[in-house]
Amino acid sequence: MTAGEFSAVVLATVQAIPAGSVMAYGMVAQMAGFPGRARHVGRVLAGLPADSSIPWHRVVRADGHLAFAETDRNFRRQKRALAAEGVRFHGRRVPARYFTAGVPV
DNA sequence: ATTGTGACCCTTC
DNA sequence: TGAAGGGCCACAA
Repeated sequence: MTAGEFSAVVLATVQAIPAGSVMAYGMVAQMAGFPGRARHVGRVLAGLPADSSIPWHRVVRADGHLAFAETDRNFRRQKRALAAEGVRFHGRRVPARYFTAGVPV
């Protein structure tokens, strides 16, 4: 398993997340076939170009919090993208009902 | 080889 | 809810 193959599977999984719902980093990892590697998913997304078409904003932490500090540019970006899809925040996190198990690849 | 650092997560308290 | 402690593992210094 090379790094390239890993990110390919991860990105494919993220791309499969339906609009209006979210998935946790760990869920993506498990779905991609790498249980316990949540951090690696984050690393892959961190490497995405700013203009990427990958819906990275649909990936949040397991507790519903966004992975960025509120002062971070990306925080606003992600929150706005989610709001545009109808995902309402409850305080600083997205409610559990928005999480999806996704579909196997 | 060792150490510090993350777009993380789970169990306990 | 939130903090603490332990796991996880690629990467850079």
